Amino acid sequence: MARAYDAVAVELKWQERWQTDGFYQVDNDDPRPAHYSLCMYPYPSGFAHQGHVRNYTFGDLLVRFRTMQGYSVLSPFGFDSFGLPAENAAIKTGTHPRLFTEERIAELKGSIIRLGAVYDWRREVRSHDPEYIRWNQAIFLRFLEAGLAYRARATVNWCPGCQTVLANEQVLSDGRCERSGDLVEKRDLEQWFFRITSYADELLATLDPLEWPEKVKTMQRNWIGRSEGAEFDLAVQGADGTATDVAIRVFTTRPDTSFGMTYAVLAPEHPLVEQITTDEQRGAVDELRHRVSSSTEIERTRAAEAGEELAKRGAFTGSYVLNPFNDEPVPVYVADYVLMGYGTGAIMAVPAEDERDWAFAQAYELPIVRTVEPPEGFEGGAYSGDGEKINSGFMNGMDVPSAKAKAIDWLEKEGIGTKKVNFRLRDWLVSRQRFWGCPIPVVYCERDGIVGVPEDRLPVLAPDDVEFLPSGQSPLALHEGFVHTTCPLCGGPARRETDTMDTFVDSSWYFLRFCDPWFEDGPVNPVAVERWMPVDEYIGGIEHAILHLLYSRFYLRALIDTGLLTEIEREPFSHYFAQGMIRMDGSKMSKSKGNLIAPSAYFERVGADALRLFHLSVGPPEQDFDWTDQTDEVIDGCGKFLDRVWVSLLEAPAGRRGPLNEADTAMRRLAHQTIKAVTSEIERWSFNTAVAHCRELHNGMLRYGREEAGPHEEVFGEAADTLLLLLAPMTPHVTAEIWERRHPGEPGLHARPWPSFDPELVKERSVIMVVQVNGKVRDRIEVAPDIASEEAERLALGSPRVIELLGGAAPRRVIVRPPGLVNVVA
RNA sequence: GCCCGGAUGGCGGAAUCGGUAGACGCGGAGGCCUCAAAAGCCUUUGCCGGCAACGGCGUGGGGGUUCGAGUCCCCCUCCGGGCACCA
Repeated sequence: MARAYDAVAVELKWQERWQTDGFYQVDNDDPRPAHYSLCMYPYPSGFAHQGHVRNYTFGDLLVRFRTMQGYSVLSPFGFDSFGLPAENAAIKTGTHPRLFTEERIAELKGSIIRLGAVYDWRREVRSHDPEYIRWNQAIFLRFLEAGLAYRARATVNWCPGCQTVLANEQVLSDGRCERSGDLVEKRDLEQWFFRITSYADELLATLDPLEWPEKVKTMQRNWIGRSEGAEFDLAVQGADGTATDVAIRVFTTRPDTSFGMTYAVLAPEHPLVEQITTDEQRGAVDELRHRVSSSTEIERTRAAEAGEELAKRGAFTGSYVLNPFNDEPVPVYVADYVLMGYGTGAIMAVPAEDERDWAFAQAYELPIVRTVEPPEGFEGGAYSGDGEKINSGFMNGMDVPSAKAKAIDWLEKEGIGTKKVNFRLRDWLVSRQRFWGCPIPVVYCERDGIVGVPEDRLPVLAPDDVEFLPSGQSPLALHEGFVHTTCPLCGGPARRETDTMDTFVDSSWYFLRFCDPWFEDGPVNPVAVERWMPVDEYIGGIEHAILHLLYSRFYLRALIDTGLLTEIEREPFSHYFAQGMIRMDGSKMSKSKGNLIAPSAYFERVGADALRLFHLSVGPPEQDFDWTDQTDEVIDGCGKFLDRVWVSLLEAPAGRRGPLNEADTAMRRLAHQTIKAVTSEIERWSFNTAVAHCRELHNGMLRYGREEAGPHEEVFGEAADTLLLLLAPMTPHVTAEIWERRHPGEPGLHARPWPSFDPELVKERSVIMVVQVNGKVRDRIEVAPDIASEEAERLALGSPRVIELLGGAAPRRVIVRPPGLVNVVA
């Protein structure tokens, strides 16, 4: 593309200058008011792709905007540098994950600098740095001490061929290992957990006031999944028909429907399955349990469609339990749709009021008893809404909420059960059987059991002399020198923990380390954290809307409660912005899909400014964007716009002086209206319309320049400077260059304060009033902005078009909304 | 399956509150410049009818509320994201 200026040279010049003058480095004692702007630190996947460009363009815009507004803006950068891809690459190529990762960090960092995004690089944090590992481990030990970290058995994906645990991602849709092709099994292993569930109530209750997208808050609420209900016992029926000592504890959110229980279901993993299954049924039950052991949770909760498929997903145990509400025996089934990890792993099934139970009952020909009268004309199966209770003994005639309360009362009075709040949220499984992660700093001693490595011996680092076998097994467990150690307490022989931490652990507190990455007395400096936190603007992909944000919210609270931080605001991110994804051919752009569009070619072709402008203007930042054949032309168009700005501002004729004419005032009005619009649009993240307003201002300037009288020197200058200031955070290089040429020897563009507008000047002198007849636009009348209702109505009824359409009849009604609209109802 | 979004001209999108649908841009058409082209500049561009004035239709589909609905309510279709070991 032929350009009006050398974009590459201009951009490199300014990038060099921003790096050397340290303008965007901030100290913790900076006197300006503090502002913390943060993009989620990325996993280093190599040269940037358009998703990165989009993210850092938004972030950089805000950093520069807030700086111009007078804040000292903390704008740090780091890398989420542990993770599976580096380990896979190591197995494939034999390169150590550190080398692989650091090469990719250098590549990504290069792309980001080339984009013109500015950061305080002195504060760079990388998860795999020994210093970060040290403090990561220190926090783990603190959690262990506080009882927030614990060990328990958990089910994992196990590949018998590779002899290792697999990530869900490594299990193909047919249930086989992506590496060996072996059928993946479920195995129970001892794992480390963080007790996030003890914060479930707080994490839910404090969501409301956050300035986050409503949909993200909803997702978090659903994820935590608080539900109120009851837990109670179902006694297993003995051979003589009476209750035995064995009871199945069930959780239900609908205790009011208990009279409609026609069967009960155990999760296949439930410990009582073995005991209550009769010999005749054992074959079928075992077969089901085997099948379930190789299916995922998503498969298990899928498909309420009755019929053949569903019929294979359950099995009768041969036993019966007694419904305590009516003492009726009901059969006990095992079925995959009941999960051991939720509630008690057992349910009472009420097909009339639960969809999954309904489908199951259909497939197994189990009876269905309604306990809520569905509304008239209801034709579906299960009815879960409110209504009058029927077939429900002492609850008959009540509505659902009162019946619920009554049922719980009754259970408690009878001593069979209790009111119970359940969460869908499970504790956070943090251990990974992998090499490229932060080692869990624990040893196992025969005498002293689980012993944390003392803080002064941290970090526990993985050895470098390891071999990556194509089995996928973590080399840590095979490294004799690493595994065998001594107990810090008794000095006797001990075995090291060879599991590493989930990378979500690393990313749950990096934003706190950024506040003072030099701090040596602990993971986080409470004073620096008090200064900068909470993050004022957090920007990142919607794919992190649940886990990362939830874990970070938990972490900050846990750090405060374990004394590592002072009693500060417990929410880490007061404002979170979820940027949309870039899609190609209908799916998310990602390295694994091989549909990445590298920005480097665009840096050469049109420059970083044009690419930034494209990402800002193409659509709402929160919305997904489809990269198509047309996209290149749009990006070129952004380059052409910058060319026109360059030419029109640097090659403008001198202009006239003296008094202002009408066109001059109109030009000034447009400039000030644009300041007003763009400022509020940046504040509310409407970058695409902010760009459109800048373009309108420029179009207005070109029109103004063609006026017969010619442009006024000062008026044109004011408009030109306004345009540069408004574009400064968006396209920083070219605007800085034009500014320097227009204002040689003066302070640079980005050091200037953000422009303000004259509130008197932005007021329009007249507006177009729309006159409707029966809601259709029939006339437009120019009126004063402060026109009175009576006057507006008089003008509208006087309109020849309105008179014609009314045909002499009096209007039935006139709706007046001055100054914009009058609607005459005929 | 469950949870969360989205759908507006040929295309990306605009329309803080229920009040002119289509800002801004891409593409198209016509013109200027040029020996010619590229680039650049100017005009025009929702669809249908009409010389025009103007009229009709129009925000995925169906229904509703309202003087008035892209916007609010109900139902449906299609597309995308997340689902706990990818990050």
